Amino acid sequence: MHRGNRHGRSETAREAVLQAADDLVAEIGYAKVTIEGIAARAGVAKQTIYRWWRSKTDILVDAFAADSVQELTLPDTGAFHTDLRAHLDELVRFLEVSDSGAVFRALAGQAQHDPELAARLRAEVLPRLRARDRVPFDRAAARGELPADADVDLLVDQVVGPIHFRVLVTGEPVTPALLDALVTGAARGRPEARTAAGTPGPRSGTGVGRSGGGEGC
Amino acid sequence: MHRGNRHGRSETAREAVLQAADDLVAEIGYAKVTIEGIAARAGVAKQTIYRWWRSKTDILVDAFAADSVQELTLPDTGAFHTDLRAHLDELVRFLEVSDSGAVFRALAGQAQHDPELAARLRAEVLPRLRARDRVPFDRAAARGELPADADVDLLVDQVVGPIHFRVLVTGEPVTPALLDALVTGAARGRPEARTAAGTPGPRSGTGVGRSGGGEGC
Amino acid sequence: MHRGNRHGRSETAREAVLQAADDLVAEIGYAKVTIEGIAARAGVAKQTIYRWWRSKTDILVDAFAADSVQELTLPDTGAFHTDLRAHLDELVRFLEVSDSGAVFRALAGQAQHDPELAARLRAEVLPRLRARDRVPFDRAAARGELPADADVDLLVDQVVGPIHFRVLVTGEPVTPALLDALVTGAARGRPEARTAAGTPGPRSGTGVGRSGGGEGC
Amino acid sequence: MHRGNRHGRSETAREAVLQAADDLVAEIGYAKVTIEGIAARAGVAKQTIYRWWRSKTDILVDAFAADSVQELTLPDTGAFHTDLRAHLDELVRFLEVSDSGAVFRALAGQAQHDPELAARLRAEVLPRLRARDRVPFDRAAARGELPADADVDLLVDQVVGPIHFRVLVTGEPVTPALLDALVTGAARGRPEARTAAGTPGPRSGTGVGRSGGGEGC
DNA sequence: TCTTAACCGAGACGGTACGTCCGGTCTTTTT
DNA sequence: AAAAAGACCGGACGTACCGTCTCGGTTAAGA
Repeated sequence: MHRGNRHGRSETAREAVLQAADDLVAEIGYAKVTIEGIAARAGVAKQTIYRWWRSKTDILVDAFAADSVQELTLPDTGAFHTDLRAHLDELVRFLEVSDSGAVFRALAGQAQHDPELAARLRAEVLPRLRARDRVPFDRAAARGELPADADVDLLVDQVVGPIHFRVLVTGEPVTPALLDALVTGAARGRPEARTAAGTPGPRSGTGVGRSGGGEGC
Repeated sequence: MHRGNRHGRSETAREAVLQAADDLVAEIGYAKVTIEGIAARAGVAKQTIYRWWRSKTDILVDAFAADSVQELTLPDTGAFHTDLRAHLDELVRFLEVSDSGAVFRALAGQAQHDPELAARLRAEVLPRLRARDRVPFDRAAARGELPADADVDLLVDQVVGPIHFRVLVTGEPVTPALLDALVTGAARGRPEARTAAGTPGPRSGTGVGRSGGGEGC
Repeated sequence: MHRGNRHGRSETAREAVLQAADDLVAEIGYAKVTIEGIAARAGVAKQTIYRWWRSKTDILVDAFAADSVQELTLPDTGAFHTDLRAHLDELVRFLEVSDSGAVFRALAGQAQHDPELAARLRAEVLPRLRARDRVPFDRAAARGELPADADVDLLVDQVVGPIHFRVLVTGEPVTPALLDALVTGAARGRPEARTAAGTPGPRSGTGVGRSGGGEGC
Repeated sequence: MHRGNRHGRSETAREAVLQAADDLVAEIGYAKVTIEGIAARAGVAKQTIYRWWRSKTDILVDAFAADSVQELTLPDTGAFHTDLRAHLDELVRFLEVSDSGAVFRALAGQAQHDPELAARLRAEVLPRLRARDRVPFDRAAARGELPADADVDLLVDQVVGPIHFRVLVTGEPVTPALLDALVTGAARGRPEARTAAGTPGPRSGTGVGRSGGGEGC
């Protein structure tokens, strides 16, 4: 069951590379990470990297996957409204402040220039995120809180799209006002578009700032 | 009184550089564009580029701004619903198929790795796009089609966010179904989330595929 | 005395350039002197330099000529032996320690790579130096201290050749022992080749070290 | 135990670089030789040159050393007079017409601007040349043709100095008349300064007849 | 037990592009 | 008309990484 060589690849080297890549992205930013730098930091030969990965983004996809193992299950609060809000708080935390969120943003950015990376993200990374995003909706459907013919993926796009838009494009923080509007819009069937002061909907303390300062957009 | 030199910079060189940059992005893709390549294509010395721009993204921001001069005014159809739909069709066309849309996607991607570029985009590029996105809403507010206390920017995020999300992140085409849902959601105060078959709302012929094939995210 | 233009060339600019060139060679060494540097130091436009000189060596030839105006006349000591020795002491001082000697060495060095400069040196600079080198011999001939058919230029080569050789090629200091040998060789018709200890001939205090340290050859 | 890498540098690349450098100096002259040009001609990456050499002169010193491997031994003619003349003929040939002589002249010239190169020449190149120049003198001393206390290095300077002076400084050809004078001067203990026709010493084909000459002092 | 094949570290190699410097030419404005 | 200013094209500089390629050493399956 090994891979055609005598003693297989070195798990030590693999982990050292993924760890080094993660650390370097956090320390110096994606743009300054080089394969030579990863190799040096990991104490590994360049050839060992090229033997198992095709590019630095390839490494980062693996590193991102390794980070995502901690798939914590969302608690079931019993109502669509609160379930969704809890999930969105978690999503914002991931996108804006977590280390793996920084990797995700870097990969999403790089995918704009690299069709191959884009394909790999769509095939391997996004489905997992989408599955999580669907959870509150699927539970709601099971409870009968959604119309039978609701297109859940379409609803998910409408809810998470504005969040990604703010994080990746405008760089504005995702405010509680936006989350309120999204949640009540999905729950009550219409977007909540009054000013924040006029919104008596459920509130949260989320509105966290981006950790790294200006590197969203 | 003058600006330190006697005859200032060469407009010829400036235009040649912006044109060359635009062309090269369209021909070989952002990732393969180099400053040396731009200089060669423009028939300009590298030093001339470095004298006036700091990086290739700096050039592209200028090139994008030059392209955007053709600020076509949106026709006023008389109703929020149709105004918004026309604008979104135009937005999708810009993001998915136009050359300057390709430049925009590249810049948005690069901004994930480059805080300085991100800041410049937020300061110079996005406000212009936002102004256009607001037009249908502002007209509707003037007509009394929106509540007096509506937060237009929040509404804009909810409508254009999912479109950018699909273009930049999932790479899925922006379907008429999504546009229908966004328009009717904004117009009638709730997202339209039934399956496409069950949605008899206003349709359009928009749902064009991305030109370049797989290069979305 | 000017050249047929309205205002003639600026003597101010000419002197500033020559002075700047001289200073820069003394301060940073010939190799690091650039035309841009000379222009900046002289407070002169680059074009002004290119209008009047063809290269930085061209400037230095002029600067060297300007320095050489102080053609001090050699005192006539009444005897070939002492005349020659006094002249050689002066020659060594020029070559090894003077600022204009540094310029001369730089030009002689550059002439190895630049035939045009070599030609100019042979046409304009060397004849003046040769004329000075001949003075002791011509006086001696006039006094009848030399055979009537002596080839003075050949004798000069034999006397100054070893001095230039040490300064330009070996980089060794020109010792009193060498000067003694050259003088007595020329005067008595044979080179003095005994060891320094065994040479009771006329001595001098010349043997100065090179100022700049190791920059001879 | 080993030196940090396992297979060391490429001898192929080293030889290609030295050969290319030699060829280029011969073809286009030292001043026009560039490291990029050498790299291109040698089919080698620039970085490979910078890994092993510090400058183009550093390459040429190596190339000169490689050329000098063909240390042909001087034939022993049995007499100082003829030995020395044969050696000087060889020396003039080297300095004036050989390819490696062109490299030597270029290095000697550059050394006027570059103390580091000057030091390297004095340490590595000149001692080998000096050793060859001493051969006729050392043989003569062994035969008893020179005084026991003769300072051979001083004699060498007196003999080869004028030759280098003509080659490097005045640019005049080294005539048989000069060589005759140097040889007979060294052999008979005095410089031969009469016109060639009046010189009864070893002859060359040159001389133009003038009046006969007597003996000087 | 002894080969031996695949892995590993190290790092030299041919390349490409970087960002800087300077050479020479040009154009504009001032003196 | 010459000078100051400085932008311009060209091209070499020396550096940083790219991705490929030996090397010599190590390790574990299989003879």
